Amino acid sequence: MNIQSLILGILNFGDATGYEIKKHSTEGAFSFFVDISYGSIYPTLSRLEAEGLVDGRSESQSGKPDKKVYSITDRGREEFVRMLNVVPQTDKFKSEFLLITMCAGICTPETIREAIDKQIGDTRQVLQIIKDMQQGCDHPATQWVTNYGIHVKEAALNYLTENRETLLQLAGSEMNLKSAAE
Amino acid sequence: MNIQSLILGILNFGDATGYEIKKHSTEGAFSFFVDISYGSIYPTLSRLEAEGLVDGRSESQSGKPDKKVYSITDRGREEFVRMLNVVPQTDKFKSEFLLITMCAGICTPETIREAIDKQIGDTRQVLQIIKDMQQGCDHPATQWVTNYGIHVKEAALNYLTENRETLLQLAGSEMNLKSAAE
DNA sequence: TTGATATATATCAAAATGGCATATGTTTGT
DNA sequence: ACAAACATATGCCATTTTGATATATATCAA
Repeated sequence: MNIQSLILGILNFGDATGYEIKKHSTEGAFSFFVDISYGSIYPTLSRLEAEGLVDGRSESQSGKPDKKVYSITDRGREEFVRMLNVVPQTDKFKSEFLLITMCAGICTPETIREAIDKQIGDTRQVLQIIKDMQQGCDHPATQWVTNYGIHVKEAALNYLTENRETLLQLAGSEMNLKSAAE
Repeated sequence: MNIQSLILGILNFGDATGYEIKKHSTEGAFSFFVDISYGSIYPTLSRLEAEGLVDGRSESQSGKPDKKVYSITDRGREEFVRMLNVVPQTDKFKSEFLLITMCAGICTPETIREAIDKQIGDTRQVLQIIKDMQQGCDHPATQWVTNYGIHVKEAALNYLTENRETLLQLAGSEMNLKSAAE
C-alpha cells in the first residue's frame, strides 16, 4: 500500500488539510497504517487533485495562513475501495528499544533504565490514544480495531512493568573486563 | 538509530556476509529493529571497512560466487556501544491490515476473510521465529526480548482468532446502496 | 517582549528503497 | 533428462521518501 491509499483513507473519514493529514498520520487514529511526511503529502495531494480523486478548496482564515481543505470525490472513493481489496502487506514493526534491550549486557544501567521507562511511557501513551479513539467513535469496525490495539498494548505494558527489575539486573553484566580495568 | 548501528549490532553477535545481514534483518532474529536493504547494506559495509569499524575478508567458495565475510573490530564494538547508549526512538508499527479492517464496511467479505486469515498466519509465523530464536540461544537479554515478543504476539493471536467471526460479520455492511443497485 | 508552541504550506539535498543485472549451484517437478 | 524455481552472493541506480528547513502568522506564558 502507498501514500495515496492512506490519504484517500483519511479523507474517506472526513475532510482535511495537508497539515491535518500529517497530524492524523503521525499522532492520531491513522498513525498505525503507513508512514508519511510533508514531502510526500503535498505532492501526492496535488497529483490526486489533478486526477480528480480529491477536491481542494482554499479557505482564507482570519489571521492564520490560508488553508486548502481537501475532500474525497466519488471517483476517489471508488479508487480507494479498489485499493483496499488487495491482500495486505505484512505488518511492519521496528523497535530500537529491543535492540538496546538485547544488548543490555554491554549497556550502562542508566541507559537501560531510561530505555525501559521510555518504553513504558510510550506504551501508556499509545494506549491512551487508542482509548480516546474508541470513545470518540462508535463505528463498529473502528471498535474492533481499537479493541485489538488495547488488547495487544495492555499485554505489552504488563510484561514491561512486571519484568522491569529483571531487565535492570542484566544491564552491564557483559562488561566485566572493562569495569575491572577501570 | 541508523543502518550502521544495526549492521554493527548484527556483527557483534557473529560474523556475516552482506547477504546474511540482509537475511537476518528481514527474516530472522534481527528483523524487529531497523529496516534495511541491499542498496544500503553494501555501501555501508564498504564505508565501515574504510573507517576500520569492521574487517572484511574474501572467501572463495567452490562453485558459489566469492563471499566477503565481515567481522566487527574492537573500534567497531566501541562505536556500537556508544550508539546504544542514547535514548531510543519510539517504536514504529505500521499495519495495512488495520486500515483494511477499519474499512471492513466497504470491503467485500472475501477481502476481509483473506486479510484476517493472512494476519493470523503472519502472527503465527512471527511467533515461530521468536520461539526458534529463544531455543537457539541462552543469552539472558535475548531471553528477555523473546519472552516479551511471545507475550505480545500471543495476545494478538488470541484476539484475532477469538474475534474473527465478529469481524467477518462487519464486512460489506456499509455497501447497502451499492448492493441495492446491483 | 521574548521565546515557545501551534497552524499551514512548500522545497530540496540526502538517504533509502526496491527492482534489476549478473553469475552459479541445488532442488524440485514433470 | 530437462526445465523451472529457488538459494547464494554482490552490486547498481532510478525513483521514492525522508527529514530538515524556510516562510508566515497567531497565541500564550514567563
